[in-house]
Formats: sequence, structure tokens, C-alpha cells
Amino acid sequence: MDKVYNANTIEDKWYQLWEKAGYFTPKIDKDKKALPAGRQAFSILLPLPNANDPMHMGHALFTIQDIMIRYHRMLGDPTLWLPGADHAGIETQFVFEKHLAKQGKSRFDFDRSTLYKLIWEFVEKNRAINRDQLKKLGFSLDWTRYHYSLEPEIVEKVMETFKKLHQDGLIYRGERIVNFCTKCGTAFSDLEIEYVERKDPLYYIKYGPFILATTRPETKFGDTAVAFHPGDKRYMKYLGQEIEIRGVNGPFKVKVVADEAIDPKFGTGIEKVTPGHDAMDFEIGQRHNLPIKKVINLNGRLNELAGKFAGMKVAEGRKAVFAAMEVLGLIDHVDENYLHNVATCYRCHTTIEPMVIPQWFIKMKPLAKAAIDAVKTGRTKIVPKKRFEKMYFDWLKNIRDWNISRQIVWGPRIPVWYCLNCNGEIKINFINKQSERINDTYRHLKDKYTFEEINAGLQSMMADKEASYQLSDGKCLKCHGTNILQETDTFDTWFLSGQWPLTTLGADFQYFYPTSVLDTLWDILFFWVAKMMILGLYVTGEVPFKVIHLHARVVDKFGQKMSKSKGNVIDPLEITQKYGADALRFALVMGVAPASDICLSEEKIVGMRNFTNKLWNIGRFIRMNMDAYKEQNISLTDFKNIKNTLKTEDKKISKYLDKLTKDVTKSIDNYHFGRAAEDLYTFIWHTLADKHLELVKDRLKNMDKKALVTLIHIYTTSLKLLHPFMPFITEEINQQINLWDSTPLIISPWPEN
RNA sequence: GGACCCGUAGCUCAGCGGUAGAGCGUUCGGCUUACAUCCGAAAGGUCAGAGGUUCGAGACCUCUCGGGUCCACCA
Repeated sequence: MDKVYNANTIEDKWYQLWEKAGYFTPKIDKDKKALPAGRQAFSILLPLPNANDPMHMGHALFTIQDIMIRYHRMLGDPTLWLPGADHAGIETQFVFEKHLAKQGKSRFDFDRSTLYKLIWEFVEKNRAINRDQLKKLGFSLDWTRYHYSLEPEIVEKVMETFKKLHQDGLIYRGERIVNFCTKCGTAFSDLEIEYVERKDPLYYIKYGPFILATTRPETKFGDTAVAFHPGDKRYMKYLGQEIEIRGVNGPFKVKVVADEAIDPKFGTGIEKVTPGHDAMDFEIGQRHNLPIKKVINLNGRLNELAGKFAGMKVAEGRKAVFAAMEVLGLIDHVDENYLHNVATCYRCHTTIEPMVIPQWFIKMKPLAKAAIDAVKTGRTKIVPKKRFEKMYFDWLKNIRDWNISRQIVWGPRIPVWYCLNCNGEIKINFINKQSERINDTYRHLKDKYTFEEINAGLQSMMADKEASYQLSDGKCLKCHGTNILQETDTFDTWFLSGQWPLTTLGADFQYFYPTSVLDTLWDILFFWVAKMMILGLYVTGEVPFKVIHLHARVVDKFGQKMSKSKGNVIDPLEITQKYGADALRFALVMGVAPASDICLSEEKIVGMRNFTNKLWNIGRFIRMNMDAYKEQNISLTDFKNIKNTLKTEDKKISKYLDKLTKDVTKSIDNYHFGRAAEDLYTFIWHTLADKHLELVKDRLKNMDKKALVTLIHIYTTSLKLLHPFMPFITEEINQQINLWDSTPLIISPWPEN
């Protein structure tokens, strides 16, 4: 054995060997006859990384899955770890737009299909890189089953689910208030917005007979009511009246309503209701049948309802309206230090504009029940239970309908068509010629239209007739006309990835579904895990996985989140090159309690690299002693034959090993990987190397065969136990020491316990 | 406004009701059939605080104080 362990060359060598030999591909025995008693197939779907994502520590944490996978493979279970990549709709388009911006361009410079093609090419470049990076870390993924969320077969299945949902009446196209980012030009689900605390002026304005507090005077043009709490006696006498309000564009009328949602202690206890531009107001509006007036366009500017303020952006509109009101004496006073939470786009941090736009929704309430029950009855277990089960239940219980339509290019378009014959002429309002967003679906209809125009057109169409969208391509189902137009919205990425367990298993679906474990960071419990549960149960009636194992994020040694701006990011590839993948893998796992933050520092990784060095040197020491026998042509017997005639210290270490085997097995079974790693570390370094090895040095010198055979047995067994954690170095050493068995560790049987 | 998690050695963290642990750091001493990426030893803790349950609590319960996270339509 070489004096120094060279991680880089050895790691690459072994990965290629394993992959070439096909060890990552499960041996499927359809009848499960070849399975050891009580065993079953074991499968994990890799949480699909974004295809355009360079590797970060989050990906390195896939180590946890590799540990489970390698462990089960050694147990003899047909084991599948399925890799893939996500097109990641808005994420990717956002990254690509930043890339465009560097070249002084924007998405508006391209028509839809060109833009799509450009993003496609952009992603393809990174997708291959991503795969190689995962290999560097030793992940034993079955690359023959790699999937990408935009593969035709996958998209097709996703569409089928949409169709099924539609047929079951669980899909609707609704004019509902949604979170709209005027910069990204798309709506977002409730999960995709971030609340930021901000200090803004709170204007106390004179409003007919009332004084009321608002942060948004510019939406005044969309007011259709004022509301107060039903228990509030101060305003009771106005209930039901139509009141004339003096405004900056002349007088207008609003209704007075009472609604539970109003907090009588806030401001003056009365609120102006703007159903078109505020989520709470929208709901008040629904309850009281208030008309919706839209005053802000999708480009974030006030429209013609704002009169002379039309064309202004929201922020300047606010100032201008305030100034005009002050002139008219409509301002009572202003609280300049009002602190509140403002919704922002999680991607670009632009303030979210609540808007009423037709969007596609899935009715979640009826679907959520099955997902709740599945966990309640234990068909799916959440680990750690204590911490995350409640979170899961709470979210599902209060679930709201899921907006699955995004106004972006990057992703499969929603498979519905509008018939222009049946629905009549589409009305086009020219709103903003400047920011023309060309849409290819409309190009065959003579002209180019803007994004706003299309939505305006669709909206008026929806208003004119009953929703008459269809799921058929080619011809109108009613009039058989071919003048049809596909929905321009694309699916929310999570609608596709939420079906990952349904779309990727192919011919082996029956064999591997439900999958065994889903391991992921808890931050996508709602985005992804819950969606898979819901859609998996809906389509198949069976849960998509038996266990949801949630781990925490990687933070730096001070417990701080890693971020570029803080400069505390540890790059897994750099580290791997420096210290080896095994060291990084072990550092990520060792001593970490379930679901607690993983503090990672270069010092810790160095410590684990030192452990690989220790491991290597024990090997060298043993090999050196073995070679002495080889020269004398004496074979070393099997440990089993001398087991009953051992000396005290050999018996002792042998006992310790049995305990270690039991403990490690139990810990892995219970998802206590940190514990297992710690036990292995302590045993190998302190028990085996520091104590036992020193103890038997004299005996080895005197060619005590039992001492050596015992040592070899203890060591090679430890290598097996350690293999799921540190696959490379254990495999290499095993090959150099274990001369009696040429089976690579990756498929060696797990030590009996 | 709801809920959750965490306060253990200088730092980062394990700890499974039964004599307080690891890594790094610190101090002292060591090139010994592998390893100085090492070996041997040592210092360092009222386990945040206060009550309670128990023969026994760092672990279980209640409250207080500190730190963090998630959810929620605060005009």
C-alpha cells in the first residue's frame, strides 16, 4: 500500500468501476423469490436538483441517501436510487434572464419559441455538469434511469393527471386574487412570496364621513366599499348605505359593509375595501358581492381608472395621489413610522402586487384529506416525527387552492385550448405598446399582441361565456373549428416535480412504488413533499413513500446560513478535491443529530480527512504483517475456525465489534446516521487503533497468527460497516487487504448482527 | 397573532432516566513494526434560571429569561 492515500485518483477509479459493473442498477427479481426472508425492494428518488444549479452543500447532503442506499444494497435488497433533474420553471428563467441582462438583453427581445429554445440550450449545458458533480461525491445513483422533468414521457403523464383532475372537477380557471410580480411578469403561489418588514407611512385620510387609515392611497380608484367590524357600534348607523366620497378625481360612491375580518382596534376601525388589489379585501368582496375594479396593470402602472394618474408606477402614483389629496384637504394626518409586513417576490424581491387575473387552480381541500390520513394512520411515517408531523398537518388542514399557472415561458404549457369560433372575437385592449411581449400563439392570428392584451382578451372571453376551455388538441370539440388557441400559461414547476414518483419509475413502477424513503431538506415539505403525497394518493390511491426523512440545512461553524454575500460558503467540489469525498461525506454526517442544523467547517473536514489517514495506516500496518506470512508461504486461516480459542484481548475486541455492528445497524435503521458515524469513528480510531493494535504489536512481532487473523477480521468488518459512509477508501483498502474475497464492498453482505 | 426548535467544556455540537462526552482549541511530554494528517497525559462544566415528578433528572413536567425558525390575507 502506498504511504499516502491519494483520494482523488482512487475515488475516480472506483466510481468508474462500480458504474461500469452495473452495481448501481438494481437486480430486479419480479417474484421477489431471490430476496432474503423478510427483505423487500428498497428505493429512493433523489430530490431532483435544478438542472441549471451548480453543486452546493445541499447536494452534498445526498450523502444521507447514499448511506441508506449502500446499506440496503449490502443487505441484499434490490436497491434503486433514481437520479434526475428539474427544469425548475421560474428559477431557471430567472437565472437565464440575469444571464441575458449581462448581455444587455431581456426576455422581451425574443418571441416565445426563441426564448424557450435559448433557455433549453442554456440548461442543457449545465445538466451534464451537474451529473458529473454528483458522481464526484460517490453517490451510487442508477444513471441508466436518469430522468429530466421535460422528457416527453414525463410531460405526457403530467398532462394525464391534469386531465384526470379536470374530469373529476378539481381544476378550475378562476378570477381570483393572486400574488403577481410585475418584474417577473408572473403570478406565484402563496408559498413563493416572502414577507419583509418595512416602515411605511400610514395615511389617515378623510373618506366621506369617516377617517380611515391606509398605506395605499393609490388604490383608492379601485375602492368599492368601506368595512368595519360587525361589533363596532361607532359605524353601525352607516351599515348598508351607499356613501359618496370626495376623491382626487371627483366624487365616487362606495357601499358600507360589516365584516369579521376587520380589526376594530386598527387605525380608526374602518377600512376602505379594494377587492381588486388586496387579498383580504378580495375576500371581503366575495362575502358581500362587491364589484372588482382593477386599477393597476400587469406592468405595475395605474390604468385609466386613475384618471390623470394613469401611467404612473405604483410608488410614484402613491406620492402623487397623496399630494393631490393634501391639496384638497383630504389628509387628516400621517403616521410616518408604521411598521408592517410587505409581500415580496421570493426571486427578485420586488413588492408583490395582489391582482385579480384569471389563473388555473387545483381544489386542494378534497385532496388534502387523504394526505393527512396517510400520515395519521402511519402508511407514511415522518421522521423526525415530533418536529415535522404537526407542521405537515397544520399546513394541510389550512390548505388553500393551489395556483398552478405561471405566466412564464420555461415549462410545459397548460393543455387547454380556447376556440375562437365558439367564444367569438377576442377583445384587445392596447395597454402598453412599449413593453411588448410577443406571444407566438397569437401570431398566426394576423398580428402581434402583448402579454397584457392576451390576458385582457382571455378575461373578456371568460366574462362573456361560461368557461369553455377544452383539453383537446387540434379541433374544437363543439364546432370542430381549427381556429383554436392554447393557453399561454405554463405549469408551476411543482406540478411536475410533485408527480416525480408517478412519472419516473417506468416499467418498474409496480415494483418500486411506493418508494421506501424520501429524504430532503424540510424547507420543501410544503412545496414538494406534500404535493407528491397529494398527487400520488390521488392518482394511485397509494402513498408515494413509506418514510419521509427530513434533514436540516448546512450552516457554517458559527451556525450562520451559508451565503455568497457572507463569504462563508464551502464549495463541496473544492473540498472534495482537497480532502477527498469521503472526508466531506463523513464531516456532513458525523455527530449530527436528526434534523438539527449541520455545522460544517473546514476544520471539521480536515479532522475527517485525518480519520481517513488513520484508517489507511491501520491498513498499511496490517498489510505489512500479512506480507511477513506471505514470504513464508503460510496461509492465514479463516477467523471462524479460531473464534473459540481466542486470547482475552482478542475476545474483548471481538465483542466490541459485535456491539458496534449491532449499534451501527440499529442507528442506520432508525435514521441516526450521526450516531452511527460517531460510533464507527470512536471504535476504529480509539478502540481498534489506539488500544487493541498497540496491545497486540508484540504478538504480531512473534508471528502470533491468531492475533493477526483476529485483527484482519475486526478491520475488514469495520470497513464494511463504514463503507456506506466512506465508500471510496473502504473499497480501496478492502481490495488490498481482503485477499480471500474478491467481492467489492459495494455488494458485500452486511455484517451479521 | 398562532406554532415549533435550541440554551451542555473557550468554540461547534453529541448525549438512549443510572459515575458529565467528542472534535477543534489550550498546556505538558513523546519520531515507539502503520500514521506528526500522529501518540501519551492534563487542565477546563452549579448541563441558562426556578420549581416539580422520581430511589435517582442534562434528559420527563410547569414557569421565567435568552437565541433561532416556520406559518398567518395586519389594512
